[in-house]
Formats: sequence, structure tokens, C-alpha cells
Amino acid sequence: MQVTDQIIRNISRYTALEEQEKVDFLSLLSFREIAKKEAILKAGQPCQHLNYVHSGTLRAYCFDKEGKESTVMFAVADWWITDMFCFLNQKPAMLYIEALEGSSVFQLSRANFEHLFATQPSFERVFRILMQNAYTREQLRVIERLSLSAEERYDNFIAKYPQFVEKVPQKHIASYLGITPEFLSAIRRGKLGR
Amino acid sequence: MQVTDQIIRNISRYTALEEQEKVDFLSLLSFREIAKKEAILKAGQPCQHLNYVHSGTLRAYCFDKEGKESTVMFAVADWWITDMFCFLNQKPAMLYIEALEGSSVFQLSRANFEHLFATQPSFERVFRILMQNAYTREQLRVIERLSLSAEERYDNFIAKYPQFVEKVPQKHIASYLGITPEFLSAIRRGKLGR
DNA sequence: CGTCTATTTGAATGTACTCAAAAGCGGTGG
DNA sequence: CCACCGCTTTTGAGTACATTCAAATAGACG
Repeated sequence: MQVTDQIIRNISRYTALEEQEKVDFLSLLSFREIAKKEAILKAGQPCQHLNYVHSGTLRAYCFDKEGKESTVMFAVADWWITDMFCFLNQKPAMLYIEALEGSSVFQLSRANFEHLFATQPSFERVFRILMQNAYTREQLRVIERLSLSAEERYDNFIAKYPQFVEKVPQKHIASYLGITPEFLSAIRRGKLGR
Repeated sequence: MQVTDQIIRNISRYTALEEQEKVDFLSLLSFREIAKKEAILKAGQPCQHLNYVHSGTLRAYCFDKEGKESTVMFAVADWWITDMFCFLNQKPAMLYIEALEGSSVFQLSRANFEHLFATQPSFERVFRILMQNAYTREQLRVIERLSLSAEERYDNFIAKYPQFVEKVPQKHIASYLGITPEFLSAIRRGKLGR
């Protein structure tokens, strides 16, 4: 079993790929180990990579003008993560991405991302489906934010992402849900009393 | 000038397509006129179409368990709209989609959506890019919701979507921003007094 | 064990909501 | 043409949900 098996399974999930296509795809990646608390992207920097998480846990976040931190996404093994808007539009990053524990990623550079589509059109389908999934996931998040209470959003979160709950401090879950850590604590206290 | 010019320009925006590909694509669409207040999708129904708005204004919305309505998206001419999650996963719709004024759309059925990719792989790229754009748009919305005040979100909305502001009642903008119409009114009043 | 960070608690505060009613606006028919 | 009806927007008072701030407690890690 190879380290690359996992990412190959990921991209093969929704379409059949030739062996050569897989090999060529792998040649465009670089492998990177990330120490706990190390950042692979900081706001203001160019966002040059799309990252496939091979192991560990990463978190993307930003700061508002008062300095309050908001968690935009988490990624554990087999997830993709980047500041997609800035990656695609070649703008300075809005997000910080850092490891919550020792982690490793396969990185696809912006240039290789384009090169991939230019030379291997099968990958249009792979990423079309990844983008579809990402879109519908974010849209569901918008809908939940509009129509559910903080407590219901927390319940949904732990039901939908038990992998994250294991790995991520509560304060980051709070900032993902759009509430304060104190209030999330109060929600949890409430559950015990019933 | 043909009615189909607009949608052809839309799908040709990010990639070159052969004439025959365009013709074949058009053959998979059906044109539909929608009266003001008419729904093209209702929650609970199967979501069978991806809609390209040719003219008019549509709105997608849902209800929470207390019956409060939330606006998920607007679409004016040259936008695509559907309940994407349910369209892709063939689940009963969560959303209602209806016309805010007399409108017309080109509809691509779920079957033809798959047929398109099976027969014309160039369209993988077209939709990969549309999905990318949709994803980054929703992610930006999540970030704004997390890090901006209601007033800042309203300011951003009118700056980013002046086309919507012209066409859409304020109460729907409020429900898109996640606030009550009364509070949006108070925000606007505040602006005048300064 | 001691230090650092995360979580919990509680009191005071604020932002946004609910409810009710008035005012504004647009469309339609007499 | 304008009077009326229905819907949208505004206003204001009272309220609720979630925040801020400060401090105590609990956990994790070297």
C-alpha cells in the first residue's frame, strides 16, 4: 500500500481514470508535512495551492476588522482545502490555513491545476464533481444558518461531522457555527440539565 | 438575434465550444415562461431541472419549522438557479423557486444533464467553472455572515448586487441577509440620519 | 508539578427580534 | 381618474437571545 493510494481513490470516486492519467496526475503533486500549529497559508500571501489532506486536521479561518476570528472550514484526511476564491482568482489570500495537529497534504499548484485540465480533460469531471459537492455543502450551511437556532446548528454539526468533533477544540466549533465559545458552553450545559 | 444567443454566450464564456456542441446543447433544453408569483419548484417535489434565467427575476426560499421564510438565492437574467443539492442527489426539493415578475427560463432536465456529460465532455469544463463560481460565492457569503454586522452585510449586498436591489422587495433582501424586515428598515433609517 | 490553553460560570449589556399599529405605495376596477 | 384594497415598509415599545468581560476551574503537555 502506497501513500498515494488514498488520493487516487479520492479522485477515482466519481469517474474511471486510466492508469496513465493517475500517474500523470501524481507527478503534478508535491507532498508536504505540516507541524502542529504550522500555517500553510496566511492572509495576504498569494494562494498557490489546492491541498488534499492525507493525514491530520487543518482549519481555515479569517479575522474581521475587530480582530474576531471566524472558522471557515475544517479538513481531515481525504478532504480538499484551500482559499478557493483566492486560489482561482489569483488574489492575495483572505484566509489562514493551519494544522491543528501534525498533518500531511498533497499540494497541487495553481499552474499545475490549469496544466492538468489542458492536458487531461478527464479531470474536468473530477473537479466538476468536487466543486458541486463543495457548493452544495456551503449552500446547506447558509440555509442552516438562516433557519436553525444555534443549538440546532450545533446538534447538526456533531451529527454530520463527528470526525471534526473528536479533533477540534470547542472554541473553533463555536467560531464555525457563528457563536461565542461561552455561548456554546451554555448550550452544552443546557443539554445536561435535561 | 436569437433568444438562444444569451445562454450560448453564457456557456461559451470560459471555454471554446464547437458549433455542433452548441446546437446539441440547445436541443437538450426546453424553454418555459413563468408568470409573476408562479412557482417552478415546490418543496417536497422532485427537483428535475437546472434553470438558466433568460429574463425576469426568480427567488429560491425555504421555511423553517416555525414557518419563518428564508431566501436562499435570487436569480436575474443570465443566472442559473435550482435546488442544487436535491437536483444532484435526486431528493425531494427543500426549496421553493418562484418568479418575482414575469420571467422565462431554459430548463435542463436531470437526465439531459447526465446525457450532456456522457456525450459531450467539453461541458464538464463549462459546469466545473459554473460550480466553482457558485461555490466561492456561497463561501464568501458564509464568511460575511460570520464576520460582518447586519449593516455591513446590507451595504455589501447593495454594492455587489444592484440588479437585485432594483427588482426585489426589501423583505426578501432582509430574509436573504438573515435579519427581519423591521430591522432592515431600522438600518436604512439609521443611514439617513447620518 | 507548573504553565499554558481551553472550558465553564455568572452578571451586565447589546443587538436583533416580536408584536402591534400606522403610513406608504401600487395596482385595479368602478 | 381616483378611490379603495392589499401588500410592503416604517415606527416604537417591550423582550429574548447571544455577547462581552472577568474570574474560576479544568485539562493537556512538557
